[in-house]
Amino acid sequence: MTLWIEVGPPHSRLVAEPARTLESREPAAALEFFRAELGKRLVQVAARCSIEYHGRAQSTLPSGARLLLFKPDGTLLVHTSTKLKPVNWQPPGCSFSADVEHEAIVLVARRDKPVKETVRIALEEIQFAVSLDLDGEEGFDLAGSEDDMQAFLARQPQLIEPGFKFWARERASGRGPMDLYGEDALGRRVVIECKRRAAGVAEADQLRRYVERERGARQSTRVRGILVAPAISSKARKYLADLELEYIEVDWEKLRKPASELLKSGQRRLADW
Amino acid sequence: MTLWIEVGPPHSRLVAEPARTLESREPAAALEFFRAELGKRLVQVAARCSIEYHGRAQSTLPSGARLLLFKPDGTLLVHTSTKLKPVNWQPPGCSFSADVEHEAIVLVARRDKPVKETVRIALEEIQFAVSLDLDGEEGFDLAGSEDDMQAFLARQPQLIEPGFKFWARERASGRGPMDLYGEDALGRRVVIECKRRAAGVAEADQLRRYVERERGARQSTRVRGILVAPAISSKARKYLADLELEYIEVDWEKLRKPASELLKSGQRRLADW
DNA sequence: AAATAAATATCGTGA
DNA sequence: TCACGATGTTTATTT
Repeated sequence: MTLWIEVGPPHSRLVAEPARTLESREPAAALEFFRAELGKRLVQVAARCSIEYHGRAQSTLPSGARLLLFKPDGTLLVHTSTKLKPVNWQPPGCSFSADVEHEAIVLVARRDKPVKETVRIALEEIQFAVSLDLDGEEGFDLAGSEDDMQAFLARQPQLIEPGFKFWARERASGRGPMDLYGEDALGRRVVIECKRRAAGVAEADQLRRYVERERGARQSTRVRGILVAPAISSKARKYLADLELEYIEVDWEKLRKPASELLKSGQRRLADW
Repeated sequence: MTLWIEVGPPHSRLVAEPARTLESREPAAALEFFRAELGKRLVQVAARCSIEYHGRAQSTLPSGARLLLFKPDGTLLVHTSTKLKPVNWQPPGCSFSADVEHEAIVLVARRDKPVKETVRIALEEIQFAVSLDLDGEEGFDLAGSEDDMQAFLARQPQLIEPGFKFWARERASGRGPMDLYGEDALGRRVVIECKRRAAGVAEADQLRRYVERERGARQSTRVRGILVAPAISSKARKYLADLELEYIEVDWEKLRKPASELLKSGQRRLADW
């Protein structure tokens, strides 16, 4: 257990008053609070409530204590005590409303596009409601994505095989993009599909599609297809073999760090290569 | 705007005191609060902080005001002012810790399986911290999923074509999972893949896999394949045609309601059919 | 534990 | 706007 070392005024670390807290026990005050804050700032509500959803599917959630988040961009999240995914939600773009129906405050999130959807939250008991301002995702940086893996492979063609030359990355052929495209030592065209995670049959099929497209476009069966991934399921491996497609193991988990070094040393993002 | 109608004691609707709020401005108190509450109850923290993630990928988020949620099941969510998905997160199963590093409180979420992952949150200013108990997802009911669509089609084989007979619905077949399996009026085997949303090439390929598997198992090319969906992309339609596979349009959006009626009238869940 | 596919998937990109 | 593919996908199911 690390010991606490006090430095500087504690006020700089703990500010007790959030932007605005619902203090009154009057339902009318709560209603006014929601109408003033929803859609303008982040609103958190801990409440006993029941929820109905109608839209792409439909759902009901019986009464219970949930945490509601209304973001200023029109996002709604309803969280229970477990799981990462919210039990109910709406993506950005909703309009929020607060009204009284059958003697209870009802919060509604609505949107029309791309499909009409409604989440209706009937509050029974508000434990807690507060609104505050959050910052956005400016400056967020993620490394290690498939994009980075592609860029790394493009710099290290010998990881594919000796004499391999890359022609293009994310080649936008009229029939769809393929991850990497090049030529082997014997001058044969090679389509490469790269995956940052273990590949299954669906990923093998994705490669198959690209290879077939390319063979059709080139009027040639002399197009190789290689699936590059850190691992592959046994069924997918067999599937590839039957189709005369290839698999090369590249342990991206281990290569990510060196790739990161390249990124740091280089001027540009690795993914921009 | 609906008018407010006051009924019953307001106390039943608004309880000002949540389970436990961090009131003290002392950093030591905050540390103690986190250590007492993390992993035991839902902990919400609104704070200015910077975040680092290392695991399947790696990311950094510069200092800013974010909302942190620590669930008792070991789930972490970090939300900004926009978007549905958290900017950082950890799925259930993490262990949480609170420590002091370089004169700042640092909250860490760690897990080892399936891969080693760490989210490190360096707090700079706590706007707000509270812990409370939430209920789980008990009683949550969702209707309109693909499972329901399958069940509905199985009851309405004429939606596929006259004389169609279903043999089996999904899973548990030794030859691999396919959504629906049956026989047409001419006695030919038919594999059906059904999608609740618009289908693309990947979905067409999924059907193709199942049909090929079935043809292989039956040593027969006389196996039809039908993709059932509310819509299909033009490329996917062409792709299916080239493979001599079929597409049938079923507007699940419109059929969901009648299907729901069936569900209500029946004893069992539609999906159990 | 591994594999497979659905999801109210969400999200970004490119045509 | 639509289509396509990645996601630190998550989640459930089945082997």
